[in-house]
Amino acid sequence: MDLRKLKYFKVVADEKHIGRAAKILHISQPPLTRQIHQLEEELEVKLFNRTPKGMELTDAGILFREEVNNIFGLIEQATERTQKAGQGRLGRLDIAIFGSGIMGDIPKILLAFKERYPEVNVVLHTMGKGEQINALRQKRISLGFNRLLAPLPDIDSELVAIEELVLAINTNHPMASMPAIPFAKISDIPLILFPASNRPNFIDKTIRLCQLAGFTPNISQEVGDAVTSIALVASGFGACLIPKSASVLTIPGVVYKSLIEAPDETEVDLSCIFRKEDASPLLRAFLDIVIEYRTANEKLNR
Amino acid sequence: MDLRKLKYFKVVADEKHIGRAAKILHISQPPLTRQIHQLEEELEVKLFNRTPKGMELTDAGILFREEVNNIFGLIEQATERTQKAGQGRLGRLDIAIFGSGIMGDIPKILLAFKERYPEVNVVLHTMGKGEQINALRQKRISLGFNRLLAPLPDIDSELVAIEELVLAINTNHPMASMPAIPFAKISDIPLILFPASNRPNFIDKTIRLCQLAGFTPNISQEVGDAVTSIALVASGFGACLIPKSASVLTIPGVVYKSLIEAPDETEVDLSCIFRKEDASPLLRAFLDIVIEYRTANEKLNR
DNA sequence: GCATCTCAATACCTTTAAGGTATTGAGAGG
DNA sequence: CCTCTCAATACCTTAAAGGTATTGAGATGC
Repeated sequence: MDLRKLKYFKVVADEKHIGRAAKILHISQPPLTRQIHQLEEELEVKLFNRTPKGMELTDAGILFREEVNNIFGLIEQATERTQKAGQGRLGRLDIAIFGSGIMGDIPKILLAFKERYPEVNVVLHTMGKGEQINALRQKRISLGFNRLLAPLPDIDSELVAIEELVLAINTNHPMASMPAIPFAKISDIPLILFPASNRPNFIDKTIRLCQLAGFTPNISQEVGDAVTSIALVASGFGACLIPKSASVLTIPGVVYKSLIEAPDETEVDLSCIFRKEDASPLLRAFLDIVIEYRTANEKLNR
Repeated sequence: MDLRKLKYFKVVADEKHIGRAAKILHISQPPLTRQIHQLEEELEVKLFNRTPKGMELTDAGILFREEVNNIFGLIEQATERTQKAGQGRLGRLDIAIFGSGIMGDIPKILLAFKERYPEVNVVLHTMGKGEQINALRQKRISLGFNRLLAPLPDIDSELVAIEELVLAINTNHPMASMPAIPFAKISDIPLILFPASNRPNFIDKTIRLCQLAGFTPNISQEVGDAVTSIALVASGFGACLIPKSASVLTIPGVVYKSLIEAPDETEVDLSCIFRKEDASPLLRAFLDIVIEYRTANEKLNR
């Protein structure tokens, strides 16, 4: 079977005339005659009745014409869908996020991506840092959002945003009435830190910042995630440092305060990681959105 | 586009190796390399990643492979149907069934149809709900059997049967000795539900029934199909609800129990779907058989 | 770190089959 | 019976698929 023959058959069926069909197809009449004969031989079916006025479809030919139209429709659809997939406009993208990352920048990026590539099915998985790297290597995900990354030979990363840190503090604490809190004052307050795993982590970062400011933090509790941490602040365990985006979480008993007179780098990065050699257009399209988002944000902040 | 290229693509995709594929196709390696390149050029899409170990499909390539299989399926169907038509006995009906549907009513209907139209070649395909609708629209099938359908503008449906639900339970479970089980008792047992996709599905239905009965089900596991589900019951994961027809599956370790004191609608429909505008006499003949079957059954139950 | 091995890719020639020109054959109509 | 209008046949040309030999690139082993 050969698509050329099917195309020729279609035109002859429409024109009911080999000569005219040949003209439409920009070939001469004899080869077209031959192709039609070959098609009939191959199918072992007479598709046309030859009359002195031209060609007329048989019953089988009428059926075959419909089927041929279906075939061409499917081929067209296949090429279009494949081209879309090749440009990253169709398919499935598995992305890992971490617990508190679901607030702030990540949903904005996901929305921007979904708007531009509505036919891409984005599947979200919640994973810690180590798990993300495993999942990337096993190709279970194509991209992971994370913070405080250490470089790896097979994993690339792209910065998404840099967020300043704010202090979550109990409303009954004396400092809760201050408009902003000098960083050094933190030395007086018991701190709740998170997460307890996946080094280098936000705990290491906090400890380093305190040392830069000239004191050792008073660590009250280590917990697994930002939400637990804030819940403990509400019940009076102490205060905690969190990225500003997480401060959309409002709980009775907790207020968020900006920090002043803070060391440089009193901020935390949000990045995304992906396999260095992953050339999937879907991933690259996503990274383009991430970069756009970051540059738009940088301009805004200047 | 050229079917030769598609055929070659399929073999290379299967073998992940141009040399081996060339051998299978009884041609030498260089022309095959060229054909694959031409295909990629024509589609303007990279279909393979070249690795030192061979060829690996890209995401777009994976999609294209499926589409190509659909195309060949349609071509096969077209030639067969045309040949039959040429011999004056038009007759191939492509029908989709779902995993567990192969038990119960469907084979009875198929038998009834084959008895009345012995010359018609019925070809069965196993597909999920979404896939069936795709295949109907692409005219790769003429009819699909399914459950729990949502209405669609271009697809009509016809009810086949309504089946009561029974509980599959491990023989070691205390309730296994009861003659029948009150529905509310299900709240105590971990449930295995299926299928995990194709909403609205049987899982949604089960959850709704439990809510009607005044409790939230204790979901132990979601699986893809009824057979897996029953296998898990056998190994002690919990119990599951299945349509009565599937209870012909007997496995050591599983017994089936009727439910008493159950909410209304503790039953599930079996329907068939088809293109609204499909006037093919073959399809209409099949639907006639379906309707006859249903009315005969209804009388029987009265 | 060099040799080797295993792939796909390239270069160049051969063969197959599609396409073209000229002509014939067959049925219908005047 | 001539002619007109088609498709069919005969025979040549050309485009493109297939083949052989070789190269190039990335891994693997000593």
